[in-house]
Parts: sequence; C-alpha cells; structure tokens
Amino acid sequence: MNLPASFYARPTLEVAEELIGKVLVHEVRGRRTSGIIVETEAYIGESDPACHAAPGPTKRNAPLYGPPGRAYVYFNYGMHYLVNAVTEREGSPAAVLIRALEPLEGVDTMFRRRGLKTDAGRRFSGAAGENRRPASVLCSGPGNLTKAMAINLRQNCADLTRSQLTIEDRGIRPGRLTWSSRIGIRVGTEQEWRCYWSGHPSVSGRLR
DNA sequence: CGTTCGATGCACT
DNA sequence: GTGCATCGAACGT
Repeated sequence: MNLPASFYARPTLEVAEELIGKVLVHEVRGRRTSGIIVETEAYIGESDPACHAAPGPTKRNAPLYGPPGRAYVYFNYGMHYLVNAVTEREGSPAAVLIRALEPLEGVDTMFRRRGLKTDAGRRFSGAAGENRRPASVLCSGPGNLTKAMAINLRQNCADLTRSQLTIEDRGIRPGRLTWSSRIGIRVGTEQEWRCYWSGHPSVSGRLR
C-alpha cells in the first residue's frame, strides 16, 4: 500500500530513516520496475549548504518548497537524473534523496535500460568489457537507479501517493542502519545525514 | 587495492 | 563562464 502524504510531512531525518525498507515503484507503459530502498540522504532547508534550496527559491528548486509527498527530480552532471521525496511542509524546503535500491520487480527491464547483460542467474564472473553485472548493483547509486527505472524530468513533481511513481510499504523489515556523512558533496559534509542498510550488497560506494 | 579524470547539459551568476 | 547531491574506465601502487 502507498505511503500517505502524512508519512512525508515529518522531520526529514525521520523520513530518511523510515524510507529504508520501503519500495519505490515506477510503472511506464504497463511495465513495472521496483526496488527496496536501502540508502537515503537528507537535504534540509536553506541553511543546509548542500541543499538545492540554499540559494533561496529558484525555478529549478521550486518542488522543494511545495507540498510533501511529491517527487523532486533534477538533471545532474549532464547525464544523470536524481530523484528525491519532498518532506516537511509547504514553504519548508527539504527532501530525501534516494541513493540505492535492491531490485525487486522488472529486473530484465533494468538490465536492458542499463545496457548491461544479465548474469543468467550466475554469480558475477564476467570478464572485463563484457558488461556483466550482478543484479544487486543495478540500482546502486542515485544515477543508476533512475536509469534502471526510467525516471526523468517527466516525473518531477509527481505525487508519490498516487501516480505512476509511488513508494509502498510492503512490511519489509530492514537490517541494522548506519548514519554517515553525505556522498559527493563539497559543502555540508559535517552532517551525518546519509542513512543506509548496513552490509546490504546494493548500497552504493565502498563503505557498506 | 587506491586515485584521477573525462563525458556531458543545464541552472545559475 | 562556472560548477555540479555521478559513473566507470584508466591509470598508479
């Protein structure tokens, strides 16, 4: 069942923690892909220098100032889309970046969209250059998961409680959680606002 | 193992 | 013109 808007209308760190174990679902042309959220990051307010709201309201960051429970999608580094869930309340710009998923449904579709070959049920053993990967890393990293799930600017501002892009509670109980500093930013690194499922193979980066 | 660096487009100053 | 909430190949050790 879909998470209600009230789930998102809370302090962002709470939402970042409780999104671990929930399921991100995207349905496009009747094709469904989904994955268990295993890694998130919180971006909180204009006083957070790493948050896109730091410069104040702009055309790009407008969704952050809108109601909670919507998607904030943006294009980064000329080639990646990143997806967030807007939190808190209208006029209070904050969001949770979804950084990694454990693939659940539509794994074949994810392989195709990533341009990778399936490992045919085997463990990762492909030679370099063969583009073989284990399914567990299909959605490791914020740019990888949007590519695997075909999330782009058309999903910006989508209502996560009732649209093609939703987050569901399927009663999955995550393992131990760890907080660390956020990845890939140059300012605001002192805050430990990255939350991940410890030891999960789909978590991005080196430290799992 | 580790680190560096190029690809690539757009919002913002 | 500058700088990204990235990724992965190509190096160095």
